[in-house]
Amino acid sequence: MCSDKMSGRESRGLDDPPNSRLFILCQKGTTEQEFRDSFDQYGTIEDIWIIKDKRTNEDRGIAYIKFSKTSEAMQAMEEMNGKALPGSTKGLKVVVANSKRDGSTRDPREDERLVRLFVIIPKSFNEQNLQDEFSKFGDVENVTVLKDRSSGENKGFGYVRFFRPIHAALAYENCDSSYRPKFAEPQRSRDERDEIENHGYTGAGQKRMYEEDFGGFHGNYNMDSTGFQGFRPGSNSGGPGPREMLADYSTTSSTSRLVIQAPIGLTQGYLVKLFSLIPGMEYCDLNETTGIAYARYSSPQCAAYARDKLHGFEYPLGSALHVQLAEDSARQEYPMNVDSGYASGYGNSQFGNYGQSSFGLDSMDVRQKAAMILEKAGINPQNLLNLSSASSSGLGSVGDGRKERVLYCNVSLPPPQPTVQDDGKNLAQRLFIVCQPSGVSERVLKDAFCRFGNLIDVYLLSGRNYGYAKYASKESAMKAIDTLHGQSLGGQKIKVLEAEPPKAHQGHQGLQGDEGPSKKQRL
DNA sequence: CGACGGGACGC
DNA sequence: CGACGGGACGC
Repeated sequence: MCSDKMSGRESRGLDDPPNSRLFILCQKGTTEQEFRDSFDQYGTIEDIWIIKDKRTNEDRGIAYIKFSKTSEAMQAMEEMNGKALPGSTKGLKVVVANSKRDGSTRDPREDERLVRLFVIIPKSFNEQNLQDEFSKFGDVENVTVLKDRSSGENKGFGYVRFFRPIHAALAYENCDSSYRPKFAEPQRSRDERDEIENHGYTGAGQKRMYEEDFGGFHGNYNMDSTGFQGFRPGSNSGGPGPREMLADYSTTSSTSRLVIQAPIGLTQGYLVKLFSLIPGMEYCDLNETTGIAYARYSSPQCAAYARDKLHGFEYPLGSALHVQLAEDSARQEYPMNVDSGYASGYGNSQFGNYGQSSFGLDSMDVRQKAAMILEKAGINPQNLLNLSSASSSGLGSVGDGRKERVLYCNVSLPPPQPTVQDDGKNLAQRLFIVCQPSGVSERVLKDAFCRFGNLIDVYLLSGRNYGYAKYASKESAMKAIDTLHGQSLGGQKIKVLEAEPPKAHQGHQGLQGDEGPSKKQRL
């Protein structure tokens, strides 16, 4: 966001590639040639600069050496730090130079920045796969595969920590480009994250929860600036005040976390809006594949209050939020088996009847506000879910008894089927999907396309109305075309065609190694 | 022991 | 017409 590239004023080479410039403390009077004689064995030196006092021209015993590659700089640093140049008695101090923008502040996490990579990985990877892939570059201290908290599904990226900077640099330069390696920002402490929240700014360029995709309904909404902007966790943004909560919920629970089962079609952004109605919300994360979300409040009282106000909230019509207090040691109380391998596993009738009759008048207040937020955002449940066509032909099973009506589609679909793991070798058919006029949420897509069996993955390109479905069986893919082409999903007309072969050789090819391009890879 | 110059004529 | 993704660690 604020990189050298965008300032236009600073040269773009100083920290490109990352960590390729060294900062050196040395004996005063050391010449550029003396540095060159000792450092050029490690690689291509692009620049040597010896600092002198601007006024007195006095040597300050400081130098910068810029290498063309990160690994060259790391090798030089590891070998030259602490060593004395020929004819000198003073040991050099050799560290990675800060960017000009960061100035001279010494970062205690400096070493952390040199040994840890952030990488994009296949969904099929586990920790062992990741470690095996990167151990070829050096000794790996540990790896992390990020997973969805509720489903345990690999989120598609991870961290690799090496013992030595040189090994991290070699991995950065030589790993397959599909890993898109970056040197990881050191993880922030809880206090630092809170500080960022309060100031609404992050120097690391990370998106804040409240700024994330509010377009989950993909075109059928208008960004709402009335109901949400300016909200901060813990503030009183229209919900009942903290006093009321403390009065009513002082002794009711011991957990601050909630487990939420959201109806299909409801996205992260809107769920955050809804649960932000209750003061004290700290986070609210939805897995749009499973519909399971976790929220945390600043106190058990707030959490209990949120549960009572939003449990059973019915919007759009025909589906309801299911909200429970999360007991950390009580996974069996979750509303469904979150470890199942099903992309969906439920349709439109998984909820009991959480009618509003069982709630008091004060709970109506929050619900009305919640409904207003969604309405002001331009959500049209009729359009989204095709309720009119669904209800006119009757919900529930039809015809042969194998197919069922779902709220988001205009035709009956087979029941959900398990998806299959992407092992990099099982791709049998790719489909090209176009949604018109705009996109459809990933959750709706997965729920629809998994119903023909053997679905590996389905996605739209980010910000686009087209994408791909990958099947491990050609027959399943053809059934998807037969049933879904020309139909309507989430209010959008969709085209489903056999995909052309990919333009470029790209992306992860799995773990099969060196057997060369196969027929399947060209699908 | 601790921090930022000079050069560039290239889309 | 519409053709090749993904991105940050929380309990």
